[in-house]
Amino acid sequence: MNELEGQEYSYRGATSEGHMIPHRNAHGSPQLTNLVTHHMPSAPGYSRIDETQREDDYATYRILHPVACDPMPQVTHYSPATYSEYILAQPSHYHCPYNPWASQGAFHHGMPSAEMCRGIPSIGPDAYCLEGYSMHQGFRHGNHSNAFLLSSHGEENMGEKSPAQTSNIQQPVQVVCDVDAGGQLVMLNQWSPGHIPRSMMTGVHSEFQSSSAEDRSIHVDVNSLSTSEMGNSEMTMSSHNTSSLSPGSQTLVVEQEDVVQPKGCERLKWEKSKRPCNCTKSQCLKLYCECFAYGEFCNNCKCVNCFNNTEHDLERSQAVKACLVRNPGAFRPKIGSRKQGTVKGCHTKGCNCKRSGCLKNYCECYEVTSFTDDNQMCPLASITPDVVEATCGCLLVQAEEAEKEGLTAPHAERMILEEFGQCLTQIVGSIFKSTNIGV
DNA sequence: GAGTTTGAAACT
DNA sequence: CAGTTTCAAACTC
Repeated sequence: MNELEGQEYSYRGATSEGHMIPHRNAHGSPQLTNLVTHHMPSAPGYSRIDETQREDDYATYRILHPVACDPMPQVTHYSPATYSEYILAQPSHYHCPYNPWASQGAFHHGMPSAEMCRGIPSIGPDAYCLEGYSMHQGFRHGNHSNAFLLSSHGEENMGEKSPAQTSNIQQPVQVVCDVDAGGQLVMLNQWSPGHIPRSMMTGVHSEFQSSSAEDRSIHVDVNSLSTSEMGNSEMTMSSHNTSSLSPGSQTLVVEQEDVVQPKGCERLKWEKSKRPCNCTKSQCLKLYCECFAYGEFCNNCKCVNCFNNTEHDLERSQAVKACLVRNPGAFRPKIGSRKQGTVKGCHTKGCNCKRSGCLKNYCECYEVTSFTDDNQMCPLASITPDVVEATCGCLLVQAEEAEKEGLTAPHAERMILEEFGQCLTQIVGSIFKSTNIGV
């Protein structure tokens, strides 16, 4: 039994900052877990003792099953980190594959999680960022925020640690997840910019307001999926870091809802039609600025007196905050794709067109319609509810077979994951076929 | 390219 | 919350 088992922590949370405060441990020195989940019942090993947020903003967590080396790494296993690791952790860049608000695509380790949270417009203000060393509440003192941030810290920053910990903690890994807002995940420092899975890219500005499920993500350990099963370059990148990631941390998370919904069309539209802004008075720090609204830095724009760049991080951060104060959903996509299996965007807000009759590009609804028509079919539209249902059925069959055969849990999981890999291969193949991608 | 129109964002 | 102003993109000439 790990000495951390049963350890209780409190979360001292202000609006933008917070820390995990261990009540005590066997050696009198605080130790911190690197995973705390909030409203995440599917994360074994940790439980929040007091599910309701208390008035003093403390929440207590208990580590139930600290990590042991698992021959079958799972996403739900995370290794503990010592307090000294926290103290010794030096600022380092965490690459964020597609977070538009990360400066030059990177977070600083020392960056408050709330800042990271704020920096991820699509996650929005409803998100909580939780991390083992410091857990920061998001923007709202609500009870429904289900985003969390997982982290394990780099070996290079480690101080004292047990051999078991050494074997588990190898490389910084952070994940920001907004389960509440649709299961969006941001994985930090998982891959180099050239190794970003397309499946994640497409969900950057996806619609997530319709989400209400607490945890609809399918967690897939890419270690368990062979390259051949992945079958395409988007996936093979996962093996890129196989040797450097801790067990359980190298995880490809496939969001069930993402699979269902053809998300990202608005984002694709933006990227496709990306053009320099011409802002002159807003300093590109208002939502008038498309770059800003999409969480992009101005790049090669024709704007004047632009503050939407890395040199003005502070101003930009304040502007983002101001926007979120005015409208917590300010950075959420205006166009979503709620209708499963369809391509047409769903205007989550609704336009207020009067004179244009929604027939000019002034109207965002019209813009999206034009975009989708021009681009024929969003690849993810191939993933219909039927496909998802069929996939889930296959996985259930595998689970049942494993149960019948009396296989161990790791073995059963492997079977299911292998099946999932095969399903993904078929789905991707189908998408390629239907969209002529790569043909 | 300048001027006008338009609707979203911001402000009061 | 409604009305007004500001803003930048879309549009017209």
